[in-house]
Amino acid sequence: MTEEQEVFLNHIQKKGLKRTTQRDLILDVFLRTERHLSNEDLYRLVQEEDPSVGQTTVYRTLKLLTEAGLAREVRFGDGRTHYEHNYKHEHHDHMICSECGKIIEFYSAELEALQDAMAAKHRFEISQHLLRIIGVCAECRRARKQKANSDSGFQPKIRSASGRGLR
Amino acid sequence: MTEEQEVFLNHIQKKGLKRTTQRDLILDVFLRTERHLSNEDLYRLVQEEDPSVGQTTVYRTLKLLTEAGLAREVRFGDGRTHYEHNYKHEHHDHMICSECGKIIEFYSAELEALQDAMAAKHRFEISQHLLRIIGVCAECRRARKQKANSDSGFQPKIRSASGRGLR
DNA sequence: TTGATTGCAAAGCATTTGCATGCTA
DNA sequence: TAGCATGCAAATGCTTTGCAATCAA
Repeated sequence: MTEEQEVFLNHIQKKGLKRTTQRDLILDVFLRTERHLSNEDLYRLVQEEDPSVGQTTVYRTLKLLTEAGLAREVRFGDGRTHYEHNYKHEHHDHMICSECGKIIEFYSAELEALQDAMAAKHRFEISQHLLRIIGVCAECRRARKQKANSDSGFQPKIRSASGRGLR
Repeated sequence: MTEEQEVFLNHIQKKGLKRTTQRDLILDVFLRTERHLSNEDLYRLVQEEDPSVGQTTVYRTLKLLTEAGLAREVRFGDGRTHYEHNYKHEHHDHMICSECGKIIEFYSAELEALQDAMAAKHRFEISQHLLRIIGVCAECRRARKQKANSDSGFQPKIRSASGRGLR
């Protein structure tokens, strides 16, 4: 039993809820996947191991994992909620490439300190914060230079499939 | 004709679009309202002056205003898009009180500089960024202390009416 | 046994789109 | 007059909820 599983069980029991095979499986798949997952991403992965699990259960379980402190909700502005590991993972922020959708995680202690300072100035008690930088990553800038023609408009691709873009 | 109206007309003409009474009215109401507005907020205000204007038109016009650089989209995580003035308004970030929903605007040149530095480090070209700090404002902290009892759970109230909370 | 859990279908919401009608340029 | 704009209704897409059947404690 991993530490994370214990945290989860603890949370479950504290709330008078029950342990189920679905929840175990969803947690397991989530923990094994070291990247940002949308609800549907996780749902698909879970389906591969047990096609009988419903999407609603994944929604509900991700909510539980978040409450338990194992997952963290991240919104990249594409209209859906993403989740990432949160247990014993250092806090970090994101840079999102609007051309290829790549997500760069970064951390800056100075940034954190400054935010704390700004909050203190307003006597504001921080419970969480979100910093999201949108732009163009190194690779896409290079590719762009190589082309140096093509007048294609701004076409964000965070949602690679349907391409509804940033919201 | 205000400067903003000129900017808008300019944008409209550049795109080969047409000036309409609806667009004029929507821009006018938007400019007169110095606070964050959701689409529906603006729609309601516009309705007061001309009930025949449709919500779709407000959606479409806000998009135009954003393109023209007059408005800026802001997402507070409550599931809907808010807009604020952007023309000749200095960039700023937001602290959101999860108890009363108050929004504090702040600006820190150091913070901006640090973000630029982080981006440069990753050879990332910033097109926009979003910093949102969630927590409890000074007033609510005071109120909380005075109570010092009540074990009410975390109940964000950004959306004052339905109380669906942060998303 | 009892109340929580599950999966499905239906409902909710914010936002977008199709389309016939109405208006600018 | 041509084509953009409008408003309505319908469609989208993500997420939540109602509910009957199922399952854990």
